Amino acid sequence: MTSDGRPERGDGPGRVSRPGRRSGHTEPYTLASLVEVAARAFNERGYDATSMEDLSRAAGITKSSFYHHVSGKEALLRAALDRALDGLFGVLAEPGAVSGEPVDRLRHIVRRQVEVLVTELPYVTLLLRLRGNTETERWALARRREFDQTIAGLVAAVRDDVDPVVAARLLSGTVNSLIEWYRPGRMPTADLVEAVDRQVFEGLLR
Amino acid sequence: MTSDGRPERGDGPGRVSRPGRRSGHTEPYTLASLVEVAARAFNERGYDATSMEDLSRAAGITKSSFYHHVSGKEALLRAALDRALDGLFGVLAEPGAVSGEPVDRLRHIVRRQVEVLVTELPYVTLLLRLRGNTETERWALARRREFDQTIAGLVAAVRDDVDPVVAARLLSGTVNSLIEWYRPGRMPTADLVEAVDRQVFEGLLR
DNA sequence: GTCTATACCCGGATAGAC
DNA sequence: GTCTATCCGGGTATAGAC
Repeated sequence: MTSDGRPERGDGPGRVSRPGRRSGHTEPYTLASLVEVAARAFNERGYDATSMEDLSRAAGITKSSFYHHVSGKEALLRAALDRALDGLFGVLAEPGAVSGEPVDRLRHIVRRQVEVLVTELPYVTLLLRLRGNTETERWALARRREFDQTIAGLVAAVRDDVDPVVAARLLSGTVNSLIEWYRPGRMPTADLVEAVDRQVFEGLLR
Repeated sequence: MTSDGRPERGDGPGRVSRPGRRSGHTEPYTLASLVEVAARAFNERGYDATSMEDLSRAAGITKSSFYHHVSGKEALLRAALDRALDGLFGVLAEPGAVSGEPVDRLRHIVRRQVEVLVTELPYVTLLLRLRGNTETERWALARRREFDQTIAGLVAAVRDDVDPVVAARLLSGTVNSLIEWYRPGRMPTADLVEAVDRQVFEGLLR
């Protein structure tokens, strides 16, 4: 996953000029890098509470310069949500998610979903906090519901003695809740995957 | 819980004059009723995206009149958060939560917490979505962390083979996630309590 | 207690020089 | 590509008449 190679900087304020490679042309700001800055800021203070001034300062340029690279605030949101949804739907398309026993497919998705939440944390966090105020947000929420319905279908195939819709929502709630506290580097992703797997499938009692 | 008797209206826009009771004095808007209106609106569109104009219109009066009853937007938020926290901490003070085997205490808290989430849904929802932008928000988040730590302590007493902090967070995530989809009246609270209990303690696999 | 009118500020976005 | 300056709408909050 993480198909396209992206900068992977922390978040430094200064501009980013390419190493050496030819002279005369600097390539300071890619859209992707600005989206990354924006996504982090949106998550920290909330989308509405984050001003374009905040974003431009975080990127190290003025508001006007920032607008030279980005068409507007909502475009940044859309790009971030796109990335999150691509990651999630990518999981559903994986071999382990499309064939096999329902239990195994569900397990595969849950484990891989955790990994995507970790690698795409800022983008998925944004997705999971949407309220649906604008057309862009509603579009993203609709796609997210699609994803959730796939999960619900699998849960229904695994257990028929509980309300599959409710069970699926609690399952998603458990997995998705990690965006509220997990921060990269605090614990190995593998350990996190294991913890979620056990909690979801075995519960708290042995 | 739900100690104080509150109006319990749906949300009607018109003013609320008291039944008969004396003549000459109407008591249109209590703080509590306005907080309820505000909490619902905050949850629908987000705190920052909700204007005082929105709130006053939802209450059926103009913005200026609204200010006659409320000191400001943040005061509304604070009142709502207060109510949510009172509900949650009330659970921790119940007999079933303070004595007995750790497992039983934990189970009691989880089940009662679900009930509080349902009865105080708009207020708790607000609490669980805070970003910590203002002093009020940071105060509420601090109290919420207190609550979570109590849970973590109990989880640690129940299982020592998993990271109790992680397990407690996943547990809270599962329980709290219901604010994202549960709406009063859709299913009996008792069924919801049962579903959460089973998912949390037994997991998806029988 | 409710209204109209308004002060004041801040946010998104644009103009146009360099 | 970056800047300073500015427009303009909308937000919180207040003044003051009724």
